[in-house]
Amino acid sequence: MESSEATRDRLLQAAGEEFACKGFECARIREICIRASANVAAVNYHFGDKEKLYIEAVLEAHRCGPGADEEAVDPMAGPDDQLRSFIRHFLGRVLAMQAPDDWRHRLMLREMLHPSSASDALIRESIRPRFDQLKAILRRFCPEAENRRLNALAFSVIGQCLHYKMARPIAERLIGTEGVEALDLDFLTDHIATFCLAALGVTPPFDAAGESVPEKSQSSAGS
Amino acid sequence: MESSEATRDRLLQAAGEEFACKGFECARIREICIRASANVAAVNYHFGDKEKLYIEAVLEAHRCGPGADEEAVDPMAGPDDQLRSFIRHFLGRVLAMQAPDDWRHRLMLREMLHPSSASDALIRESIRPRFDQLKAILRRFCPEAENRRLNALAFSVIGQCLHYKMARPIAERLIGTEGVEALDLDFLTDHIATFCLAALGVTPPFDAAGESVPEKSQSSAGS
DNA sequence: GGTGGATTAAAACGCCTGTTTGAAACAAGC
DNA sequence: GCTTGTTTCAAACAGGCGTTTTAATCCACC
Repeated sequence: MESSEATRDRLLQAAGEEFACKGFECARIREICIRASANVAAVNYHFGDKEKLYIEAVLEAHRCGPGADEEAVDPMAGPDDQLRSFIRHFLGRVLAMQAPDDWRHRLMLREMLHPSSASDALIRESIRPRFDQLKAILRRFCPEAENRRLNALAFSVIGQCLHYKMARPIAERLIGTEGVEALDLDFLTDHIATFCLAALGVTPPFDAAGESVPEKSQSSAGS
Repeated sequence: MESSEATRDRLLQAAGEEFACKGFECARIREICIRASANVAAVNYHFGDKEKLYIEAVLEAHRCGPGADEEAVDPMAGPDDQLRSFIRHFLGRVLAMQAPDDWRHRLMLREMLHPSSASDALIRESIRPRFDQLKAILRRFCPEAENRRLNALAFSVIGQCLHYKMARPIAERLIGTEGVEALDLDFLTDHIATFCLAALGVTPPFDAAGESVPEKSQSSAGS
């Protein structure tokens, strides 16, 4: 009875990795079973068919996904610190998706781009809470803004972060591998946070040197 | 001899549409041939195999793609007008990708996300010129900025625009179909342009109402 | 040791895929 | 009218796919 659960778990793990990097259509059941050291009939026995296995893999992915970093944003902090913190955690997850062991987030991202029947729970329990959290943070900057504006602001934040995951292959060809690697978590967090906070009038905008210097020391600058 | 070119063209068109909306792996040769009213053997006769057909379709897509809107950005205009113009045209193309007849841009986007052997010419002749154009515009705002900052700024602009294409399915589930439709070309162009220009210190930032009002009329505004 | 349900294993089943075949249809030159 | 080269067509091919079948194996319980 233990061993049955064991192969079921191994199948779930292998399926998650395979689905995450190849998608539902291109993932092969035989490959999943080889990874899991299981027989092809095992997926039918434990899950029924390929689609039910996929759904279980997505649910498993989002089961371990959320939670910890929900409280990463200090509710007592100021709105600018909250936004910075949100961007850092979101971007950290996005950049970490490159890691081969992080199939859960890659699978979730895949579900976001091509929602299937498995994405209802995903949206309800994982994506929407974060989206509402971001909107709540932005609401503190624009308490009187219409909802449409708040949606657009949220998408501006998310879009900038996700772009570094989506466009990585093309970015490497555009600015080179070393150019992409120069855009690490610390730099990008600061860049995007400053970009957004400047757009919201909290932080001074980028100057001619591409820096955002605090107001106080901007009285008389030579050169 | 004319009819041969005719079925070749029909195959190219049908293949473009099919590859654009299903990808290389999931597109079916038989479906392409049905669309093109051609026999399955025709693709082998005219192109050799599926991959060569795909490459030809990508090249065909980018052949008609670029050109006209390169000059859409007035070189004599101010940098803020140039950026606004760039965003409007880029966003216009992104949003127009939903249209079923615009398989060329969808196919190019697919190549951007998963570069194949067909994407060299695409990057060289279509993507890099636009990327350099955007960086040149941004350079006018930050003439002394390091290259890394300029890359990040460019990605901030592009990322915001592309997000509305990538995340449309999930956006519809988050804010509803009417919520997405409220984010039309005019609103988004103005939103993203204002967002970026405010971050660059050109335009006043979003205020509490989520608006970016010109400085002059911001002296005494009640409620 | 035998029994019965749960789990695994090998092989086969249709089905669909991209590709190829060999013949038919067509147009042009002489 | 025949040949020549090009283009189309229906049919078949080999291979991979998800799934199913059937038998073997395991393991707790009596």
